[in-house]
Amino acid sequence: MPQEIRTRFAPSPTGLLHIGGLRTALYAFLFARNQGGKFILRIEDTDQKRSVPGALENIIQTLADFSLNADEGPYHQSERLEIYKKYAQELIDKKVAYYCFCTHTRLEELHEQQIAAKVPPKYDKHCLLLSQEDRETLLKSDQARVIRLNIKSGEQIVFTDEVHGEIKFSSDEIDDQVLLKSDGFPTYHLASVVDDHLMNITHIIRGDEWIPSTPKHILLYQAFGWNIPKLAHLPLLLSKTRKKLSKRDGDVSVKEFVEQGYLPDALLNFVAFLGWNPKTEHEIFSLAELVKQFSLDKINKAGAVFDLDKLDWFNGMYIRNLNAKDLLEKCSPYLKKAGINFETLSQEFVEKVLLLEQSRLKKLSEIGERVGYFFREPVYDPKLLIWKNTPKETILKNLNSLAQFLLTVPTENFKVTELEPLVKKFIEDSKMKNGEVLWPLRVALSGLEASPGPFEIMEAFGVLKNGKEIILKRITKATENLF
RNA sequence: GGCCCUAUCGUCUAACGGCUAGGACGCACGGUUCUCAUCCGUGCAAUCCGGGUUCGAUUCCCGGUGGGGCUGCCA
Repeated sequence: MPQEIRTRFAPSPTGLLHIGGLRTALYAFLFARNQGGKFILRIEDTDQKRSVPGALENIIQTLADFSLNADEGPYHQSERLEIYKKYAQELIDKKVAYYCFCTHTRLEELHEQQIAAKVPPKYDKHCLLLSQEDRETLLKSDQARVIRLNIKSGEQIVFTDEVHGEIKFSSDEIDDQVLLKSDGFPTYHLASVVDDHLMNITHIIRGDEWIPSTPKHILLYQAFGWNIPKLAHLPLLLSKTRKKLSKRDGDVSVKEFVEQGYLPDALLNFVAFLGWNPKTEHEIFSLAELVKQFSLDKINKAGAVFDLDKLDWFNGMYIRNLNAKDLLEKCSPYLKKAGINFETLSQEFVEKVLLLEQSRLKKLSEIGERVGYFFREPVYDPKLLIWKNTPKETILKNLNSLAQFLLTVPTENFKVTELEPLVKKFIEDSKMKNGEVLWPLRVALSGLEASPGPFEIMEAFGVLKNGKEIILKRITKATENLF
């Protein structure tokens, strides 16, 4: 039986899940699903100082909102301290790790000296060279201690990355990494290696920023005598300034994007294409389709700039694909936020209104300001009511005769398909021009320079009992504002 | 500074070593039209530089340069 593919997403709860983390999670999820394997969630909460309240909940909630549910976990490293201690002890016993009692002060001084001497900062193995006696004494004292990995010099460490190919390091460059901190917590390096092994992770999928510490991990696997999982380092997500995407670049937390009205499916689709693509000219993919298409060998090597314009395009596409019911559901919070009391109105009306603006939305959060005129009387800018250089008098006359005409049309006929031919015929028969009537009519209805067409607006209002009344009232009000 | 990763339009990217280097976003223009959006069409726009291998290099190799990451008892 072939080995089951197992991937993991291993965030640390130091803040809201950000967009780069989402992409890493997505790739790990896609690969596991594509291979019929398992996707595991592991919380790397080994740094008590940086742990942020609510971050854990946010990570779990966000993954759920994006349908990236884990098959196993979440495991919490903070609950596995005894395990790491045991393995750290094993390394001590095997003499590949050693106790270090150096104080922060000593370490800082050493660091400064090395910088001043222009040599790469590295621990000087001071405590490795302690006499047996001294070590025993210190061990029995209450002096703080850490466990460090003893890295031998002069060795080549080579590993094969699934996206970058072969990567080589010299052990001379590698510091004697702390594995177990003085507070008894493991560092990332120990904890992730131990857990990836214990949890039978077959593929480690993580960001490129981990490449430099991978040789340390390789050394640990070798020291334990464990198999090394396959490694896939993903190209970084970059800001417009080509730096690693971080909080400094504005909105990077997934939560903020969702709150702005980006749809999870759109965000996922967009982010999937940052560093990977299916080699077809198709760009709109559902999560299920991404699962089907995904493979590690299609991952790119170079970092990808996070481009909001393209995200907006994806989001617009997804918004346009929403049906009326979903559109209403997704827009509801934003309508409420805009103080629009839509719940007392007929659902048919509200849906029609939303459908009218659907093709104009890039983000759901824009909906409030877009549809406001349907729920509040417009305020007119007299100049806006004028079509090109048409005299005010003509506009007034046209609007008045149009109002008279609309009076004769039954509300049931307030449908674009019926109203438009009717009105256009009337305009023609009355020897008026389309623009001289329809432009001011549209402005009368919306109060806006740009809006859906007048027939569409009238159809929406036509759903209301007093819809025709509202229409006529607005036309009248507009004519009063002409002078 | 040291180490590592990396390099195709402004951005995301495609191109068994072989056609005028393709698509998408954005931008510009045009069509549909009463405006805007949608939709459709057109256009602008790229192989970082220098060597080498080869009949032929965006592709392979070397060097440079640019960009990025790491260099914590952070992850």
